[in-house]
Amino acid sequence: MPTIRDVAKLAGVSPITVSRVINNTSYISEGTKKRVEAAVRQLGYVPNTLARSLRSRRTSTLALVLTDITNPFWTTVARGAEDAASKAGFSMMLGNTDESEEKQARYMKALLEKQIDGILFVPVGKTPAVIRMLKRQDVPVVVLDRRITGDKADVVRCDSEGGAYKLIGLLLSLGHRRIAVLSGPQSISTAEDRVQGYRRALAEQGVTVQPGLMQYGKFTVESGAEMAHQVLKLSPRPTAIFAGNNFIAIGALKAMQELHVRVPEDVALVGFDDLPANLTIDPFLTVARQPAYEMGSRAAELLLARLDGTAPRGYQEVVLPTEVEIHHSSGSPVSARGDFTAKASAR
Amino acid sequence: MPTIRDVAKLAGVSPITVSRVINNTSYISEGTKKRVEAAVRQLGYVPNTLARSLRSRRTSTLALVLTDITNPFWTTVARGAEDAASKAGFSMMLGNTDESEEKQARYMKALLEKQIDGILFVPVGKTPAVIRMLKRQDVPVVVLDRRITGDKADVVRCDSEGGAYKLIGLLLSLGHRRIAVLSGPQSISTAEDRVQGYRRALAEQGVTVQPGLMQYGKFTVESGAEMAHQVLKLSPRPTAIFAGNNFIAIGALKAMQELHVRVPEDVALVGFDDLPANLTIDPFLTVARQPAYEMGSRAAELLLARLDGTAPRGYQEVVLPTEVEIHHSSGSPVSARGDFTAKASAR
DNA sequence: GGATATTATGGTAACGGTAACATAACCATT
DNA sequence: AATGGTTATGTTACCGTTACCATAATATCC
Repeated sequence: MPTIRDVAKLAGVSPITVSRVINNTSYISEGTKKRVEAAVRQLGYVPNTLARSLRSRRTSTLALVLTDITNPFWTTVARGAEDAASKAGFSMMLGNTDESEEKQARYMKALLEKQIDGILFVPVGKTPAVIRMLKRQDVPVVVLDRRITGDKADVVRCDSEGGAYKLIGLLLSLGHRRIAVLSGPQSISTAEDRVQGYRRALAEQGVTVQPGLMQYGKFTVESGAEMAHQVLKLSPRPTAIFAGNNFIAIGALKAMQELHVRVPEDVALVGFDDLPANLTIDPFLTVARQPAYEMGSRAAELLLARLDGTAPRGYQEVVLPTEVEIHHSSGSPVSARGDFTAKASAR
Repeated sequence: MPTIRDVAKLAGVSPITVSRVINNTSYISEGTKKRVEAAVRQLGYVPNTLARSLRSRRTSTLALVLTDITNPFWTTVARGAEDAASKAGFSMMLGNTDESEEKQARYMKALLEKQIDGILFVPVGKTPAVIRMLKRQDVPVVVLDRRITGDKADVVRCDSEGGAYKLIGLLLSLGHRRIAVLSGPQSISTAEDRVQGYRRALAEQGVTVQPGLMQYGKFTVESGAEMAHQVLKLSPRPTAIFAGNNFIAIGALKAMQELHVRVPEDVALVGFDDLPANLTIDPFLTVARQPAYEMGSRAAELLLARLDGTAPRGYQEVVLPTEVEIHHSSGSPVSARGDFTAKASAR
């Protein structure tokens, strides 16, 4: 492997001159520039980032630590962050925590050792000690998707409370009064916020919240199916279900299929986070859609701005709006479709 | 940021001794070990990988360069590779080429500069000049998913030809004779192999291949829809369609929905690569399923074996089997369902 | 009781870049 | 003619580790 010194020798200049040509810093005459470039080509010289970063104390690398890249929502967030980083000449390292504090700690340590310039992350738990640790190590952080308590930090997230409020508002306007909610873990702020939006919408219409209609589980298909089974056992049965994320919605749909409960004729269904358009044959689910790609890119941009000092002083909290997309699964007004239901159960 | 010297000073030993404690190499007495560990904790010392790698000439980092992490097939491959690498104490860098040679070249350069120890990659084009470049730079490579011509290299891929052969065999056994194929680009070996399997199955049954039934496009939803429109315009219309990958299948389904062509009553559909179970409400599509996770992990393991010299000499070619999974979309035998079709269109 | 391992620790240099500082020729002002 | 900015290049040292070589005390062997 040729080094910068080999190139310098061949071009008849000093190593620092080669460095200047490569990085396009400082003044270089046309002649030397050409000679150096020729030498670089001739030797197939590739600069060594390790040496460069060690000396300059910057790696031009960000990290993205999230819960599970297998969820298309996170895949999209990652793509947004990666594109923004890439545009600024930064590369990106990726890690999955699977909501485990231990995995999160392991990744953080590995990333610090790699001297990454900044971290985007989806914290496990509400008051992450990691935040304080990163601050001590002087690594800029942007928290993604979730509110945190305790320490302050830059946050980029979506309006979960508002999205849920709008979704439940839609169900209420269609005549539903017994609406079940299948939530994620109480320890995750997005899950909590969605429940909060649900409560606010019901309260405003004077509908009493029934504890039995509120299920807390995990953001997985299995958990979604299980929670759906729970609420569909109740009598009177809920007339609508609000699923706390895309996986829970899929689980609920599977459960309803098993129980021969038709959506939306028997029970209406609304969810959070659709699957991306290129994974869906036809958009069936009524959802509050979060701008995943934008969340990733905005977070990366904020982090980059912190790094070059152009970000406003004081911690920023960016809250992106959630949009309700109405499709078939939320159904028509309850009164209008009484007939259908009757006909169907008469069979 | 404390360095190894600060730790050494505090513990009253030489830097080398600290290094040995951290990396658990060579002999260390219990006493010094304890003192060093205490000093590490007290200072919050984090080793600097840049310096370590610069000196030791190993980064313990692999790279995975693939076409698009947004496709769940690749997400799963990535997860398999990442898990295997992680188990061996390696981390992983990720890049998307979007089938662009230019992006591929950019990533390769960036990765070489980062001194990664090895590359797993899905080459763009059939005779990638990149392979030769990497060999010159002495970076071990494992090619994923695709055959290459020209240079030799380790390859881990799935049996596309065999999977297609089995799928078409199924359609033939159900009585189909006019089977359209919606393929990916001819420049990608997997697309070519699937067409080859199609040809072999037809040839063995003495069915003539009709050029009009063979469409070449891209591995995208849009392209799949467009190709489906093309073949559904033909008269006589094909009775079955073979989609070259999951995105093409989704595109075809969208097109058929638009044209009110029912699957499988009017036209049967089979595909390659299903969507993962947790993204599907009910498995509808009959597919040849490739073991994506295993492909990723096997490739990473082979690369790691190359790195520590335990891999067998000579280039390896690992070909994983594809399994056909029969669901509703392939339908029942053509003769038997004539009735259904008649009844349905009588409505 | 001298030879050979085993255990435990350290000094020095080097990995391959660039930051910091220095030098000098050239041109334009004042 | 002295001053100051612009252009162009070089010297030296250092970033934070670990490879390599060396030293020495203690244990083990024949």
